[in-house]
Amino acid sequence: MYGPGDIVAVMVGVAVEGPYSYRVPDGAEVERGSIVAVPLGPTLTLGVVWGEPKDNVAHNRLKDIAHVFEVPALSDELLKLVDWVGRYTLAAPGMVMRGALRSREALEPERPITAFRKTGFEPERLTDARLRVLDVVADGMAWAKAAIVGASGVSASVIEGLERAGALERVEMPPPPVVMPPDPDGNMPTLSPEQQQALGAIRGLDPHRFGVALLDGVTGSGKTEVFFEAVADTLRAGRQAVVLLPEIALTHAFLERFSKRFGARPAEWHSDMTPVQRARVWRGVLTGQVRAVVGARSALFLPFRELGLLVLDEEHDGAYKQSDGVNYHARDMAVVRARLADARVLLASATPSVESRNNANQGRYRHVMLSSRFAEAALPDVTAIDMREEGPERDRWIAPRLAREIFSTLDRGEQALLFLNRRGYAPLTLCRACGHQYQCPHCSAWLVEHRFRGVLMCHHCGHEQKIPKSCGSCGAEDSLVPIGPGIERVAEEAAERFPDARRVILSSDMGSNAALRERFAEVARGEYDLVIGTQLVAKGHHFEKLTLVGVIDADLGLAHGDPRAAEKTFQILTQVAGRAGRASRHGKAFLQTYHPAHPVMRAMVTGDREAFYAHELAAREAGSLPPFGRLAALVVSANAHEEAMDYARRLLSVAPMAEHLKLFGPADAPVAMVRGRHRVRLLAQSPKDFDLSGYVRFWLASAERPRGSLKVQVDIDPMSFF
DNA sequence: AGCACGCCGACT
DNA sequence: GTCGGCGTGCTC
Repeated sequence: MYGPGDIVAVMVGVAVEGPYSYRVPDGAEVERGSIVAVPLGPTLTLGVVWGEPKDNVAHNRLKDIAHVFEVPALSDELLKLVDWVGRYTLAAPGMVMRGALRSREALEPERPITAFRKTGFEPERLTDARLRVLDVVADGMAWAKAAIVGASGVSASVIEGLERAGALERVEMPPPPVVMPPDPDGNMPTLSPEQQQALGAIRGLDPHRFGVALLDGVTGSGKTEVFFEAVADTLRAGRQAVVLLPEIALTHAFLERFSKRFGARPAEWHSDMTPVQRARVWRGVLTGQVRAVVGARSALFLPFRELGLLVLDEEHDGAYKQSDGVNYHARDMAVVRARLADARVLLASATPSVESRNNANQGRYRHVMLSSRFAEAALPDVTAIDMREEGPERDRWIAPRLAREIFSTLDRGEQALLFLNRRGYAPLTLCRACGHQYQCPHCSAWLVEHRFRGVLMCHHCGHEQKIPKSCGSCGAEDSLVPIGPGIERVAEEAAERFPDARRVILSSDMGSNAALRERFAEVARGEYDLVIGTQLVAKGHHFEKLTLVGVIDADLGLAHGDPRAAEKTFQILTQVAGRAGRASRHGKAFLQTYHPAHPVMRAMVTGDREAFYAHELAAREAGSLPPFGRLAALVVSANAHEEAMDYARRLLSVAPMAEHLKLFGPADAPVAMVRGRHRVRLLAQSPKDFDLSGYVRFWLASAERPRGSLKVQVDIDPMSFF
């Protein structure tokens, strides 16, 4: 506790290197974790009391804390997490803090809601509208104004008129809770023997100590039911639980399942929420009113004070890595937070990340295999179609064998899915006359034709232009030819070949989240026969009648020099193939590939995922790649290529020597220009037990400051290499 | 991150 | 002669 006159460190939500010192004003009392407003330059900024001041600021520069908010202090564990994430990712801790704080309105006490109750007095003039209002409040309860409007269909002025006439009285009511409390004993499921066993293994982790379990089981093996019981255990123990999902906006079904199990909707946390909703959830988590949250990766930084369990569903998913602002990986930081909070982590996936599999193999994580012969029997038969041997004819993308399978699936009245992880009509457009290739003016990337919208579009910066009638380079008319397939082009071919099938395209640029949710529901109801979709069909949607999956280009993810290419491809192929078939109907998946002998394709065809993990782990170990070594990427960008390259070279020349540390580059980034900025990359590779964050921090501190348009972005544990 | 300060190009 | 572009630096 600190009182008037004490000097305390305050972490402000601003990009500063560490906390600033402030004086505690008269009549105020703060402790570590207290949320305050402090004067910073010309404005007031939110901040958090960090503890003893570390620097020694001259007394004449010290300012008073302007306001102490009447909310519980943030937990010591969250403050340590902020420090940890800042240190690890090389982000300014103030920026990490900013991500953990919300708006000012979340910190003010919630305003009571105004309601109206009947007084029993009957006004002289009783209009039809007034009667309808009085009918609503006839039960004698206090009704919120909006509720009366909704129930009676009259405007608010009628209510005010009745208040003036003395027929209604105004009462203040406490705001309703954000969500009703989840009941751990709500709707107890009947677990299969395998699920019981898995739950038993998870329960073997000491609930009051740090521990991680990897819940590893094929699609349909019932992982969700198992981790729900771990959530229930946590709630019974009086602690809070958070379930992270990679992309929550479309995972409506998950919320329904939660509601069914716990008798109440979970508090949600994602970007689709209004600021008021966010403020209420944030505050509820802090006060302890909210016991369980289902959210996107940023829910990791919610101000839990009694956190007992973190679940990461689909833990392998790349969406857990934040790539703008603070570059953190939610999976890894969840483990850090759990360690700080003496909490447990459950990582769930049908295709665990190689990192997590390695941790399980090494015994750092408890490996809970959820095997279910029932689920495994429902896995689809996977066949590779060798595109060199039996590929489609020119300018067609569906191989004859796959087309035949689609026909017979449609004949049986079942659904088929064509998957291609590429938006738009064609990834490249060129002029037949002069060979000109349409490129983004701001990025080194082809413009992707989006035929439905009639534009050429850059997927890196969003630049769009109308599809030109004549070639912009040589002036030839109608000379543009699309090269290669995108999802729209596959859909066009499907329309030609399967004209009687009811078809739908599911791609992120085919509508709003709400519209897409509706499309998914329609597919689930069997209103379409043929689904043509990108990545977003692969994730967690269950379509009862879907028995055939065709992957147009299974090699798509293997092309780049990304050390995780094989793993990512294996994961997405497994996920999308898993859409085919359920217990009741056997499914088939066909992978169109030019590399049927590739370990990923072999693992898919034989169903031997253990072989894949063994192969991939061996390859990573041989190359000292994660998880057997560490990587850090430094991207230097500038308005001019020379400027970026020169600075990167100078950076390399001042890199401190370290044993076993290897530096690569500088080289143009795979996408050498984005939004008009030229990008050059350096890569540092170190052994596993090396403090790579510390090394890079020291390195950058000893280098000249980037000036002018130069910028250096650091990505520790990079997940993508564009 | 804001925000102000400061030094170089086109205008009332 | 000024308005304003955004590069630079500071905030306890």
